[in-house]
Amino acid sequence: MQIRRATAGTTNLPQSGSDTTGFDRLHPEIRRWIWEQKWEELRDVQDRAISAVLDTEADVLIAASTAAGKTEAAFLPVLTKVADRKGSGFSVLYVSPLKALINDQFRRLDQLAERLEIDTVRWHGDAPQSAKQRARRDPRGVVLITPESIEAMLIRRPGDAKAMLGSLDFIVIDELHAFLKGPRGLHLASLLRRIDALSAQPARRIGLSATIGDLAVAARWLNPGQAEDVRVVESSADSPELRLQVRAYSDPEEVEDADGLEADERQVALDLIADHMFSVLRGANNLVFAGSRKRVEALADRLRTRSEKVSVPNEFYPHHGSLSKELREELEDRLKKGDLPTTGVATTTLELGIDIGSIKSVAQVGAPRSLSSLRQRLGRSGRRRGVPAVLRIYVRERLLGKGSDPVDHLRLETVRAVAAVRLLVERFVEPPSIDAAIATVALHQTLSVIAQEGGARAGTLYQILCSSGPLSSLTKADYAQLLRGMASAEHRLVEQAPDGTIMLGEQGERLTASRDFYAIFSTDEEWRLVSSGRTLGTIPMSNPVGVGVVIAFAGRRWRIEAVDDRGKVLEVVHHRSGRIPKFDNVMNEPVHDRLSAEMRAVLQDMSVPGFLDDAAKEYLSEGRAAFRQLGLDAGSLVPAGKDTHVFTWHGTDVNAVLGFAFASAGLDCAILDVGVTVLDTQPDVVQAIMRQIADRPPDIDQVADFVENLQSAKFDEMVPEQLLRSLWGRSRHDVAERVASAVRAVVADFNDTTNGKPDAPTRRG
DNA sequence: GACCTGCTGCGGTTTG
Repeated sequence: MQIRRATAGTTNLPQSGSDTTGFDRLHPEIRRWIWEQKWEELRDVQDRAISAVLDTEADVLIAASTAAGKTEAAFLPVLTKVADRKGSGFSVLYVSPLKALINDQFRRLDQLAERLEIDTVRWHGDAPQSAKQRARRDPRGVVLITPESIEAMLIRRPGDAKAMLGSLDFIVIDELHAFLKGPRGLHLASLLRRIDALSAQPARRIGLSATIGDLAVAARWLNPGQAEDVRVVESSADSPELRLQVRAYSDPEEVEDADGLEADERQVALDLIADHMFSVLRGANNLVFAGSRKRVEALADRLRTRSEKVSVPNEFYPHHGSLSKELREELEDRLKKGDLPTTGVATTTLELGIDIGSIKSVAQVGAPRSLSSLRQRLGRSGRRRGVPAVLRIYVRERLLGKGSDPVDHLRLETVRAVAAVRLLVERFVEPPSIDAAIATVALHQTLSVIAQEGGARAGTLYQILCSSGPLSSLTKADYAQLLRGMASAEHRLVEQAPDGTIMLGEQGERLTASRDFYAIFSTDEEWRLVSSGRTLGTIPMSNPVGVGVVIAFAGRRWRIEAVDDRGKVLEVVHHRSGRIPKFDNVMNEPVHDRLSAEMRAVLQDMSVPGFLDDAAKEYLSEGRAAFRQLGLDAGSLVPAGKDTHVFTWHGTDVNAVLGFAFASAGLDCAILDVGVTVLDTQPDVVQAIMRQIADRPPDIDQVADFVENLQSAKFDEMVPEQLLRSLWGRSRHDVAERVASAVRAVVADFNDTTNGKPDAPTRRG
């Protein structure tokens, strides 16, 4: 067996010593292990990662698709480096967003590490206690951990934490893209800073990421101080051939619940979609992404029913966050084993890196709203060389009638599907969006540091948490405001000793002592569904429950036999009918500016893509006709009954801020994917107000006064409202600029149109 | 904002 150098792609790394390959430089025991694996060669990313880790002292960012062997790319050189390390304390901290991923990686890593006599320990809530205890007594080697378990380690046993984490050589962060947005990423960034503070020499960081739009953002996350020093190893592998189809279906116009269970007489679009999936997906392994938990249940139920009708074994199983771990693992194992044809119908739960074997095709219901998500899903199919990736997008449009809203005539679902495919081909991916959770994370981490240290001075807290990194957008004045709020009689989270030391207050003690403290996100209370002693999953408390109520869940139908109010348990048995429980949220995933703009380009264009089925072609041409008929090629305002649509062709961020600008002028708005709807207002009034906005763009801090639901993150209710409002405005300065330019573009259209139309509205503000 | 994601230590019980 010979190991050759992989075909070199472009690289931004200095070449190492002339002829030595990455392979030659690995620890002898690792080379032997690679031979035994019968690998023919190291992948390009692996080869380059080896030299980045072994030849430099820099942080390293490895960006490649799911199947490119990123974990090995990081661990082969990292283990080579730490193999002969002596002394106590872990040498490698591997952080993952998922327990399931830790278990996967542990299985892959453990035997290799054992060969090198390197200890490996899983450290998360479901990992065996005994192994953790052993590692606590004698910490060495690699620890695989979640952010929440790091949090617990730091505040429960600060002394042990220093002994365990105070002399790390490497911190490896898996699925780094999952930490680039949202509170959990801010939380982890703060924890890593605090780990650095435990040691004389901060550990080198290695980030493993999916292919993402802006690698500079990931590099900055990895090393906020010197992002330019981060070595970037990006996969140069070509993406596989893509076979693609967009299929369109129509709902009967007045359908009440397009995602409900099958009704007897009338076929809604989802029934027709299920028919098609049933006919093309059986016999192989596939993934179907349905968007919401309700739609997952609706589709899994339809597919199982179809199997029963023609007496064939069911191959379709649901997978989402409310299903029990047991049921989810059954499906994952079935997909991984690959001996029975299986289609997983999922929300986003099957997007991340857990190993599910080879997948023939990917389908999704509803036009994509995010390119990063679409790419991630596509990466699940066609992973073997020479095998094309197969993607089917099923869109639903309404049957139009006399009273239909003009927006429905634009066929925006079909248009968005076409726009998304065009951006996919262009390789566009959304950059991570703004963070709304800085104040919540600062509050949480303040309590955590005080619990860890027993007490701290305000200046020290600010230094530890905010002096650089993602929380540094908080000024000293902001932080003082936060602390004052925490110390207030209302919250009593902290109190100040006479010498100035800040300590936990009564509520702070209570909060940090609870098991619920470790995670930066919260979950609502839910009913647990149990059938014959087996947990099926959970549904929100908001669902009406009672003995005799029949529900559809986990791909089957159930009757509630008993309700345990105290234990929050619903005892259920199989039943033939039922309805799908509510999963609360009704809002949509936000759309990026670029996708909205591309939708307009699709409507203006004349070409008809070959990947559309006949129905989708028809809808596209209807949408284009409506676009011209509504005058959208030259204007932006469309009356709809008592309301007026304003087409900005910008994304959700911009439209939301524009909505608040209208609110500040006293008008109510609904937010669309490509604009806003001003309620109970005629176009001439809207036009006048838009001219005002264009003349004097509203100050974002003034607009912020009209935001109502400012509290969105876990501890926001304990953050002074004034601080939340100020942060909201500050994080949206660039959005405000985009709103101003969108408004100017709309107003320019008025002027063009006005020139040609003598009867145009004359009213001005 | 769709959808996700996480959890200590101790006391009690069961089992070998």
